[in-house]
Amino acid sequence: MTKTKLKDNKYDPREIESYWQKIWEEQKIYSPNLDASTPPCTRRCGASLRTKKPFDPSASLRAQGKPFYNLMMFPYPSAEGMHVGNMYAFTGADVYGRFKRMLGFDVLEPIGLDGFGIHSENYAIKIGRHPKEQAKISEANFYRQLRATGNGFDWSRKLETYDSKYYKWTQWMFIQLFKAGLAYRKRAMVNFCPSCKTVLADEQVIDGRCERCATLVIREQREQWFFRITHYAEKLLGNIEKLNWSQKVKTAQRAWIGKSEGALITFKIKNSHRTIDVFTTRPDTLFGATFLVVSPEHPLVADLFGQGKDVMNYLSKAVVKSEQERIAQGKGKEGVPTWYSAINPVNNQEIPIWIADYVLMGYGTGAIMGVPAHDQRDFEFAKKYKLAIKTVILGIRRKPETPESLRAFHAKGDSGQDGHQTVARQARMTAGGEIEEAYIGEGVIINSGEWNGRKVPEDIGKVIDWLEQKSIGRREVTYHLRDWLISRQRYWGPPIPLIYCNICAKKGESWFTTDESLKIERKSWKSDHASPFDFLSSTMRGWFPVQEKDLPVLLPDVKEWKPTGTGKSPLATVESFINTFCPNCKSPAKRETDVSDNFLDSAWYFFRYLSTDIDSTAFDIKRAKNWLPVKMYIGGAEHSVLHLLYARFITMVLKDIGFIEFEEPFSRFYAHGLLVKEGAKMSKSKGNVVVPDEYIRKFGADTLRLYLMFLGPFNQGGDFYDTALEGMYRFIKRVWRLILDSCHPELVSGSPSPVPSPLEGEGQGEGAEIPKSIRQAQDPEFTEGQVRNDTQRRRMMHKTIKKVTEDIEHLRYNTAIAAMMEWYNYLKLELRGKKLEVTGEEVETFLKLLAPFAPHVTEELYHNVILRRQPKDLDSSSRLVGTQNDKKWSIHLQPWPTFDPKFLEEDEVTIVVQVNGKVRATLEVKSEKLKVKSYVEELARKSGKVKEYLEGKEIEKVVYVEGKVINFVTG
RNA sequence: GGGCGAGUGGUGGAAUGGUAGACACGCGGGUCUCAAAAACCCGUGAGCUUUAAACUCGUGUGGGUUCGACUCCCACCUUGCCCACCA
Repeated sequence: MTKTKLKDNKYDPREIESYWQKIWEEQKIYSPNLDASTPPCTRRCGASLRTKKPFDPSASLRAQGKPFYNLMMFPYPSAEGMHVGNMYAFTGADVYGRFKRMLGFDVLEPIGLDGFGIHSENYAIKIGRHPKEQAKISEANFYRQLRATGNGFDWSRKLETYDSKYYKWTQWMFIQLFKAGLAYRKRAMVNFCPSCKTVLADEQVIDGRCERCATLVIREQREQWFFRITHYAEKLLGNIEKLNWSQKVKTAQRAWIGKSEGALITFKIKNSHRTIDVFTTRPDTLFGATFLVVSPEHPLVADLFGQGKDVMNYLSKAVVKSEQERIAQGKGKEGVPTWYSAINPVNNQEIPIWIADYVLMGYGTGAIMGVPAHDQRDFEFAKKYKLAIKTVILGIRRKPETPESLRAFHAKGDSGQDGHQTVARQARMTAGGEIEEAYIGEGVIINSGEWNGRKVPEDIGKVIDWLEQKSIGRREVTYHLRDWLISRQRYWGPPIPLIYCNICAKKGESWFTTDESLKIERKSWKSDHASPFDFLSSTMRGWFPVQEKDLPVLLPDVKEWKPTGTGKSPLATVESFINTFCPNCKSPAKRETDVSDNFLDSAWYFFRYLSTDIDSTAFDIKRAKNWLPVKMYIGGAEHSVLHLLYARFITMVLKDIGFIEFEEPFSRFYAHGLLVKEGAKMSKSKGNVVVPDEYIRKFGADTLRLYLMFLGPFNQGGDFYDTALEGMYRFIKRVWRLILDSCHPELVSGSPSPVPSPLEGEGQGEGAEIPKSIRQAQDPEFTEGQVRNDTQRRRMMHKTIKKVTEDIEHLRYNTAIAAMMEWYNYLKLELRGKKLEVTGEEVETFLKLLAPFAPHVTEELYHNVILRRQPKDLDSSSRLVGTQNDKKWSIHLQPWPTFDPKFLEEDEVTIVVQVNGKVRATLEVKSEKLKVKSYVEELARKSGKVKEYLEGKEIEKVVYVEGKVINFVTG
C-alpha cells in the first residue's frame, strides 16, 4: 500500500491515520506498565541516566522510565458528540504528553467519560430516551471521535462514571466521608431549581439561576446531605501558594474560600436573656454601631423578633424572594424594625434591632452591627430609614509622593491642603454638610472613648485584644466557603449508599454508636471539636452506611426515571430499591433515595484510572504512590473553582484517613483558552458548534491538530476559521514532498544497509537500520562551498531543536510550529535549484520535532524514510514488531532530539547601527571581534548612511550593547 | 461594585528594553494547463513616488523614564473573563 503512495508522492491522511491508530492500539505503545515504572527519583529529579554524552543541555528535561501522569479533564459526552473545543484541549494536552514520552518519561495519558449526572439526564429528558440507552449511544460516538484525533491515550484504562464498576467506588468514597464524620444531614435553606426539580450546591447557582438550565432558583428549607468541606477551608487555602498553577486560578480559589479575619462580638438584647453574636472585620468601628440587623432567616427571628404585623408582612415577602430578586434590588435595601433593641457592649448605648434581607444567613452569624458612617451598605440602609450616623474614624490620606499622582489627586477634586504632611479627609459631604457616602479608608479612631487616637488598620489587632480582655468579643475567622450540598433528587447518578433504620433511630443508635466506629481514629477532626463522637451520634440517629461487600448499590433500571417534583428522587417510588435490611439490627429498613452530585464522580476519577483493571479496591495504593499526584493537568478555566476544589478536598480526606501520603492531587494545572468560531462563542443555540469529524475526513487529524495548536497561545484560545486550515494541510503536504523528493531514491525504495546512527549516542544505535547522511552520495559537483553550507544547515537544525524544545515545555505550541515552518522554508530555499538533498539527520530530527503535533504522518514518514520498513510489515503477525518489549519501532518512543550549543554560535553577527536611536545601518561583525568596542565603532562610523548623519555633529556618547546594537548620540 | 487579563497590518498572531509585524491566512501578480483545480514563484503596514532608492509616520489615547519603549512607570479610554449586598 505505501509503496504506491510513495511513488505517487501523494499524501493520503485518511489511509495513514486509521492504519497507525490501529497499530498503536494493538501494540499498546501508549500503555505504560503501572507496576513496573521506576519510582520518582528522590535525589535529583530529571537527571539523565545516560552519562556518556559530554554535554546535553536538555538533560534536565530527560528521564528514564519515570512515571508521568498526564491528565486531561475527561469530557461530558454530549449527544451531539465531541466538538472541536474538546479536541483543542485534548490535543494541547496530548502534545505535552507525547513530548514527555519522547523525553524518556513513562507517560500515562488516560481518557474516560463523565456521563453521569444532571447534564446527561436533562438531555435524555429532552429527547425522551432513557439516560442509560443514551449513554451507550453517546459513548460509542465519543470514543470513535476520540480515537480519530490520534491522541496517545491508554485505551486499556478508560472509565465511565455511569458504569457500576466505577460508581461502586464513588459510593465507597461517600462511605469513607461518612465514616470520617464528614458527611452529615441537616435541614437548611437550600437552592431548588424548579425546572431540574432538584436542589443545587451554592456553586451551581450563577446569578441566582440554575447553572444547567438558567431557571431562577428558589430558596427553600429542606433536609439534605452535606459534605463538611469547610472543615478543610484552612488547608485548601493554605496549600494554594505551593501549587504550580496559574495565578488566575489560584486567585479564584482564594476568593471562593474567602477567608475574612475579624471579631465576633456579643450584644445583649434588652428585656431578654438572649444575646446576638455579630461578625465584623471592623471591630474598630464598634463605637459607631447605631443599629443591629439580622437576616430574615436568623433563628432569633422565629424565636423572638417575629412579632407584629409589620414584621410578619415583611417576612412573608422577603423569604420567598429569590436570590435574583434580592440582587436585582441592588441598593434599595429594605428592612423592618423589630420591637427589640440591643445594648452596645462598649458604651451601653441602646440601639434598635432590624430585620433586612441584605444580611445573608449563610455568611458569618447572619447578623451584623450597622455602622453607617463606615460601611456603604449600612449607610444606605441608615439613610433610607433615618437611622443615626456616627463618625468614629477620621480619614487620613498620606500626601501623594510622585508629581503625577499629586496632579491626579488634585485633578480629582480632592481638596488637598498643600504644605501639610497629611490631608484630613472624612466621608464626602454635600454642600449642606451632609455625608454622601461611608468612609471606609484608613484613619484615626475618634469618638470612641479610650480607643481614640489609635490608627486604622494598624491597630485593629489591639482593639480585638481589648475586646477579648473585657469579654465582649473574640477573634474570629469566617469563610465564604460553605459545606457541599451533595444530595440530588434525581435518577441519573450514584445512589447514596446509606440506610435509615427507624428501629435503631428510636433506640438512639447510629453507625456512630457501633463498635466499628469507636475503633476509628478520626484524624480529620480538629481538636476543638471536643467530642465529635457525641455530636455525630446525636445527629445521625438511625443512619448506617451500606456494607462495603454489598456495593455497588445498583441504580435500578426503571421506567419512571424523570424528576418527580415532589422533593423526592424518582427512586423513592421504587419499592424493590427502597426496602432493605438494617446493617445493624437486621430489621427491615429503608435506603436513602437521593443520588450524589455529579461533581463527586469527577472529584476522584484520576485515582480510578490507575486501577481500572482491579475490582477489589478503588485504587491500588502502590500505584497511587508511584503515579500520583498528577504531574500535569490540563483543562478549562471554567473549572477553576468547583471541580478543582472538590478534587482537592477528596484528596485531603483520603490522606487523612490514611490511604495516601500527599494532600494535593495536581502538582501542575494549566488552563487552556477558549476556542471561538469566527469571533463568537460556540454554542448550540447559535448553531455554530464545530464538529471535528468533517475536517478530519477532509484533511486528516494531523492537519487539524497542527492547525488548532497554531491558532495562538494555548492559554489564550483562538478563533476557528475554515479557510486557515488549508494552509496547514499545505504545510504537511510540503513536508511530505520535501522529504520524499529530496531523499535518495534508493533510500525510499528499500535495501537497507546497516550504518551507524547519525544521532550518535541517542540510544537506538546498536543494530538499528538507520541510514547515514544521504548527502554522502558523493556528488563532486556540490562539494564546493559545502563546508560553509554544512555549518549553516547544522546551526539552523540545532536552533530549531532548541526553540521547539523550549516552546513545548512552556506550552507555546504556536511558536514551536512556526519555528518548524521556518526551518522548512530555510531548507526549501537552500535546496532549490541545487543538487542538494536533505540529510538523514535532518529528516529524522524534523520528524521527531513534528511528531507530538502530527503523530500519524511523522510515523509514516519515519518508517518509510528512516527505518525503511513498510507499514505492512508492522502487522501484528510480523516479526518486526514481535514482542511488547521491542517498541523502538515507533517514532513516538524515540528519544527527543538534543541540541548542542556549540553549533548555535554564529561566526558573524548583525549589529544594528543607530544615530539618536534611529536605525541607519546594519553591520556584519565577526564574532570574535564583538568584544572590541573600538573596532565595532570604527566600522559603524563608516557603515551605510551613518557617515552623513554624523557629518558636522558632535558625538556626545556612544552606547554599545555587545552583539546587538551601537548607538551614536549627537548633540 | 471588586479582581485578573487584553488592545500590534485586511485577519490569526510574533517580538518582554535593542532592525516592530516572525510564522500563517487572505489578497494581488505570474508560471504550468485547452481550461480549471492543485502545485510552484514574486509581491503585500501606511504615506510620498511612474518605478526604484531614500525619507517620514506607525503597536488604543495622553504623559513620563531611557542613548533607545509594543515591552518599564503614571493617568485615561475600550474590551474580555471571573466574582459580586461576604459585614
